[in-house]
Amino acid sequence: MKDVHSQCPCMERCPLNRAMELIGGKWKIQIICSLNSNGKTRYNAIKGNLDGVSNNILAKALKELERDGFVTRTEYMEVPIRVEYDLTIKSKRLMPILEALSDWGEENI
Amino acid sequence: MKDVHSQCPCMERCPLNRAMELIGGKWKIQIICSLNSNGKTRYNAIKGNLDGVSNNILAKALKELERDGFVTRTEYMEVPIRVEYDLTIKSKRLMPILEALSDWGEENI
DNA sequence: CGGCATCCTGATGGATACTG
DNA sequence: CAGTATCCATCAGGATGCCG
Repeated sequence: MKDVHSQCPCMERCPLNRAMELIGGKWKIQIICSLNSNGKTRYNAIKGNLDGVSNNILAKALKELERDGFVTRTEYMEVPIRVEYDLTIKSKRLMPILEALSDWGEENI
Repeated sequence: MKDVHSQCPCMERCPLNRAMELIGGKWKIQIICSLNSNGKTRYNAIKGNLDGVSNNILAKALKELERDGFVTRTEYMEVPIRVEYDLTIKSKRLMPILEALSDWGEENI
């Protein structure tokens, strides 16, 4: 029997669209890639790795990524305060897919 | 030798970010999924499959997808005119990755 | 039928300054 | 150090109507 989709399977809240929304922000992929390359990283270090991002935007993106379960935020009660971000398992499971997408991009763009 | 990326590998024009830009538009994934499910499809049929899209936006998205090599546009000189869109090989090679991302989304969102 | 022209609006992104 | 607060710019996305 043939595919019965006359409607796009991506209507409603399909997981693909949802995923795209979650990682689709301007800096989110960069943040995830940076954490993946460098491991646990402090706020200002992330900022240094992302050329041109402002505090406003970076903080907002990190907060969303944390809310959506992509990164963890750990606060160390030192003076001055130290905050480190890291990828969650969930993000790590995403990496091979992002790498596949990257490879696709290299060959097709 | 360990990874030397202190800078995020996604700076500059990395293929991953570029890919995300190309397929990141609000309707583009839906369009691609629809064409993948249904094959060669007419303009108005695509519009019917995408709930709530306006002509303006759909035409713009299709034009961009065509420009970026994701879809082909074939005009049949009939009256009234018939136009059909279809996926390119490039898009078809993208599908397994999108499906992987979709699977990831299903398990992780 | 398959669009394009026009105008509009909200969300996203950003610069700058300031604070616990 | 790691953010907020504020204000501003841009633009993707959308409603509507018209055209070849």
